[in-house]
Amino acid sequence: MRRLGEVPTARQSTADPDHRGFVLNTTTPILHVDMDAFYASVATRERPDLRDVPVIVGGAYRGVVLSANYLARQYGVRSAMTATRARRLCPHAVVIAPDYDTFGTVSTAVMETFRRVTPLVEALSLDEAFLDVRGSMRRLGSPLQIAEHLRATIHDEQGITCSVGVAASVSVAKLASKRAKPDGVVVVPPDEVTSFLHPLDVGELYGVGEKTQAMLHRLGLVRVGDVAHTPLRTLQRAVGDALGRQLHDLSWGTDRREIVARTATAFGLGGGDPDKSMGAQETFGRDTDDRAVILRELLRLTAKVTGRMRTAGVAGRTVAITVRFADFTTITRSRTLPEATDVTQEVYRAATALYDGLGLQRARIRLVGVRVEGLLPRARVHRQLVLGEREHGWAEADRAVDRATRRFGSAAVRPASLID
DNA sequence: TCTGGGGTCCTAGGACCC
DNA sequence: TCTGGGGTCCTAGGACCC
Repeated sequence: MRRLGEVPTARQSTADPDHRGFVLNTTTPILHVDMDAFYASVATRERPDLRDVPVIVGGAYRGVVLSANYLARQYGVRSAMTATRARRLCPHAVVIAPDYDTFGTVSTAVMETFRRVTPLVEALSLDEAFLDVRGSMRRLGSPLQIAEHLRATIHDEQGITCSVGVAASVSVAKLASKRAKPDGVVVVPPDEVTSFLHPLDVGELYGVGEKTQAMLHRLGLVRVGDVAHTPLRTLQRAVGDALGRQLHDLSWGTDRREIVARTATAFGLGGGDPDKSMGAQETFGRDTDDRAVILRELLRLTAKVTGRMRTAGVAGRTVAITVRFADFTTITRSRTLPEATDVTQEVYRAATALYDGLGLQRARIRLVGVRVEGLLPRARVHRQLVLGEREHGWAEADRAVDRATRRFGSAAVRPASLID
C-alpha cells in the first residue's frame, strides 16, 4: 500500500470513502499531478543499489542541484542549492549527471497516461500537469479515484511515484499536491478552501518568491489569511498592480483559470503556444576578460539559438545579450532590428555590436548569453528584398549547415572560429 | 569552486504619435 | 502658449517559476 502522510484536514486516501459522493466530487474536478523528485527518481529507478542512498542530480562544476531524492533532502539538500553546499550537507550522497533524453522520454509517457484520462492536460513542465477531469468522471469515477488510478498506473509503468492535488481551481490544486508530497493525494473541497489556504505562509502563493515574501512579512502579512484581509489597493501599492491583484485572488482561491490543453515546449517536446523568445547562455569554467574567448562563445551560443529557431520555423527582431560579471552583477543589452531574422550571422553581428557597446576593458566575465525575442512564424516574416543583399548568402549557408547537422550531428559543421 | 539554464511577465521611463 | 492625456514601441532591470 502506498504511504499516506499524516497531514490533517483535507488529506484523503482510498481507505477514506466518506468524501467520495458524486455531488462533492463534481465540484473538485481539477487535478495537479506532480512527480516526486522527478529527475532523481528517473535517474535511480533502475538502480536498486541507490534505493537507500542519498542521491543528487546535477551539481557539476559551478553547478546547482537539479533534484535530490528524499533521503538527500533529510540532510537539508534542496533543488537550486549550490553543489558546494549540497556536498557539505551530505558528503556521502551519490551525484548523478542529468540525462535529459531519458527525462523527456519518461515525461512523454507520463503525459500520455494523463491524456488517456482526459484530453484537457496542461503540462507545466516535464514533471507536472493540470488535468480537468470533469468529462471523465462518468467513465472513471470520482476525481479522487482518478487520482489514485493515475498514481498506480505511473508507478507500475514508469517505476516512479507522484503526488496529486484535487480542487475546484488550479491554484488550490497546485498547493494541495505540494501538501500531498511525497506519494500522496490531498483533496480540498470548496467549503474547506479558506481553512486550507489561510494558515499557509504567503511564500506558498504562486508568484511570491524570496523578495516578495520578505516584503510582505515586513508589512506584517505573514499568512495567506493576512493577505486575504488586506484591501486590494494597499496590496497593490506594496507589490504592484498585477501581483497585488493576483495575490488577492489567490488568497481567496477564487481564480477561475481554465485549463488549456498543451504540452511543455521545454526540451523540444513541442506543441502548445509558440515560444516568445529563445536563448542560450553559459557560465564559463573560469571567469575571463579575453574578448576573443567571449566573442567565440557568443558565436557558439548564437548558432545554437538560431539553429533551434530554424528548426521551429520562427524568426525574431530583437537580439539581447546577457553579461554576468565575476561579482554576479548581471546586465542585459538589447537591440531591435528593422526585420526579423533567423540568420546566424545577422544575430551574431547584433550580439557583437551590443557587446562592444559595453566598452569593457578588463572586466572579469562569468557568463554570457544570447536571446532572440519577439518571435514570429517565419511565414509571417516578409524580408525587404534589397538588390545584391549579402544576407541571402548567409541564409543559404545556414540551410547547408542545418542539412549537414541533421545528417551528421551538431559536431559536424560549425563556424571556423569554433574549431579547436 | 558560493550562486545553472530555460523561460515568462511586470514595471518604469523616454520617445513618439495623435 | 506655460502645458493634457492616451497609446505604442523600445530598453533595462528585476522577480519569479521549473
